[in-house]
Amino acid sequence: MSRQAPTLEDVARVAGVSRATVSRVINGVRNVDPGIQEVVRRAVERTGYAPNRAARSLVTRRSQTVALIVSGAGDTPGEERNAFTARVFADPFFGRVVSGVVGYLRPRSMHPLLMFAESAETRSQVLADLRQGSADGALVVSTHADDPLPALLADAGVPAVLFARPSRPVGLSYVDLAHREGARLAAEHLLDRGCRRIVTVTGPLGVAASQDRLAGFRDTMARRGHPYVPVAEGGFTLDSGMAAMSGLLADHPDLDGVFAANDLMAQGVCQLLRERGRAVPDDVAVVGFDDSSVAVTCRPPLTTVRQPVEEMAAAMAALLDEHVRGVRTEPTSMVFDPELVLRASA
Amino acid sequence: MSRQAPTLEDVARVAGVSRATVSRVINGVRNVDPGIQEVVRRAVERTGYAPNRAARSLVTRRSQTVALIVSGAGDTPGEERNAFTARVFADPFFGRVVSGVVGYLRPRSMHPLLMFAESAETRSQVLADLRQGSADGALVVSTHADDPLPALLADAGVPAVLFARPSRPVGLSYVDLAHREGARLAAEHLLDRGCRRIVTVTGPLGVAASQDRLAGFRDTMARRGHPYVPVAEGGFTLDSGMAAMSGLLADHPDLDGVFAANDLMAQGVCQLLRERGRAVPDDVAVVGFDDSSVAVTCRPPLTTVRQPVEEMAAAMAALLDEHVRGVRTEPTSMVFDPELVLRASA
DNA sequence: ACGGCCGGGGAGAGCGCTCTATCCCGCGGC
DNA sequence: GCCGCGGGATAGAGCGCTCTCCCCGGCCGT
Repeated sequence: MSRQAPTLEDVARVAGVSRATVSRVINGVRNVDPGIQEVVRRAVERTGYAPNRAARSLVTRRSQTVALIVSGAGDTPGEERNAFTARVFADPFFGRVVSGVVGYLRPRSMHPLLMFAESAETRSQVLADLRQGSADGALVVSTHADDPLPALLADAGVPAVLFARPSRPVGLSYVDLAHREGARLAAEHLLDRGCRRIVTVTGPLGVAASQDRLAGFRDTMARRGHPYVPVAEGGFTLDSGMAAMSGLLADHPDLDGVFAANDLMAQGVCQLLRERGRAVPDDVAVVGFDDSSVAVTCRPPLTTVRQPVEEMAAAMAALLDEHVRGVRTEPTSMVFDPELVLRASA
Repeated sequence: MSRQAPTLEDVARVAGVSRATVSRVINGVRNVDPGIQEVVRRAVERTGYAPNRAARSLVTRRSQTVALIVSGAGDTPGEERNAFTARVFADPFFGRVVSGVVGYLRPRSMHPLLMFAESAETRSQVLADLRQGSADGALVVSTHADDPLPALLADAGVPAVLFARPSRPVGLSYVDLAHREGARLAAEHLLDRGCRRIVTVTGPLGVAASQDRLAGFRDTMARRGHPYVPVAEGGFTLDSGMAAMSGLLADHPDLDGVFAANDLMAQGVCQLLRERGRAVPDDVAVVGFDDSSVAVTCRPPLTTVRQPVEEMAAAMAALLDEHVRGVRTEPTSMVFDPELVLRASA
């Protein structure tokens, strides 16, 4: 950075070999005489050589970078970037995604390029950047079901992998959770512990995951003799959880069990119940979903359905890598199993 | 991505001009005949041309990318990446940094490359990546005072800007907050509202910001006739806030005001006080620091010292940009003013 | 009327790397 | 003793872009 950085040519001169040989040693390709290898390695050391990424990218057509895109529907009119990013990061979920992705990328000396696509304008920006080769592919986390980005990426031929199954089929791989199964675990736990007047706070029903959790919950409840479950829709935020709970409590003052579709809302549910003088779990049992950090910090700590987000994110990165390398050409899917984590709230 | 992407040459052929002219039109450099500009623009449209980033980087020696590095001290033995990233993202603070940085970068069609440097090994990895030109410069957010990364970056000649003044001087620009001033606002508010037995929960004292907040708080208290303020050290987490408060309450059962060095700890303080049967703010007034999202979701909502993190982060990016472009060569500093935000807790 | 100047366009030399084609040299087979 | 062979190294052609130099032609001043 300071003075002129050494190039392959410089190293070759110092080592007394050709540029090509140095390149081969560095990339560990083909047979090179061990003696020469050593000489080259020493020359690299002495010159402080670091390969130029741009030059390498130019010829290999790989940037060793993947875009990590957080994508909204673009139908939240007037929501600004600040509000959007604030909302995204307020949920501990996204941090776990980053953690998992980085876990896969780093050993391969790759890095995630952070992008936000919450409006039509930023969406085409992102698309343009990708077509320029800023990244070899994209990992997409949508916050809305009808996110147009996946289809756009597929059309543009950009390798991409999604977190969660898209609402409309699109030729891209995705990882997902067996949401119905998770909801079943929650329902059975509440029933098994003796709850009889059980309600649920769902996520935004525009999101497929919310629908699946609701469906799974209803199925299990019905199978166990509870044909009608009171439902209130939330927005995956703490406030929305409180609001939903407030409504449910008004209509069903005798409720004794709640399934909230994520931990943040479960926390809201707990707060509201306490404000209304109900003890958790003694008066009302509460089960959350995700097993995020708030599940631990919440009072009481939440019994919740664990979603292995880090593993899922790592799998997403691995899948993308396969697509980029051309090892895998057809889209596929990986569905992970949830797990019930018992704590104090139910 | 699918078939061969069009190059400048292709566009030039379609437009019937030379490669150089197309380049000039695209980069808006020098005067080009308006008629020809139009022809070129149409050719770009028709061919669906997108400039190749690697090729451009190779010659301009700019990647249009900046590294956003979250850096630990490396002296948290055995802490794994997952734990580290989880801790980082658990604090809403980091999300605000990202938001501010993206706010500056995006209009310039740049993106942040996310990196973590929590150990010696990952630190040298990051350094190597930077020397390869993966990014034009680095934005560093340290979680520890004695983070060695800034010095390493300075030595390597990598343009970098820090969030917060480093503990030892190093030739890098930084943005920071007038922490003492913020603490003064908190102290005065508690005193003005009539609190007389005031205590404080500090951040980890290895962090300069924590020290400054404590010093500022003590100064103001002393100036107003309170020579000794009970202090407990926390770790900027909710749990540590609860633990610290528990200790303070045992030693000073008659306390009536608390200044917590960040909102997460203030939330912990509120939770503990409630568990111990103290009403906030009637029995005990609580003031936080940051004005992060938890300040709003906390019950009661927190009166807190606002830190304009987004603005600071944007300024950090702007400063780095100046350094990279060579507009600014000498390191500088920008110190922002805090502001008291009144809510229910005090 | 002529030379200089200037706006607008083109030719071509790289940027630092990878990779194919090629070459060199020692060795075994006939 | 000659040919073929193959491991091990080199030469050199790009990858797609930017940018410096140069050229051309019209307009001004004298």
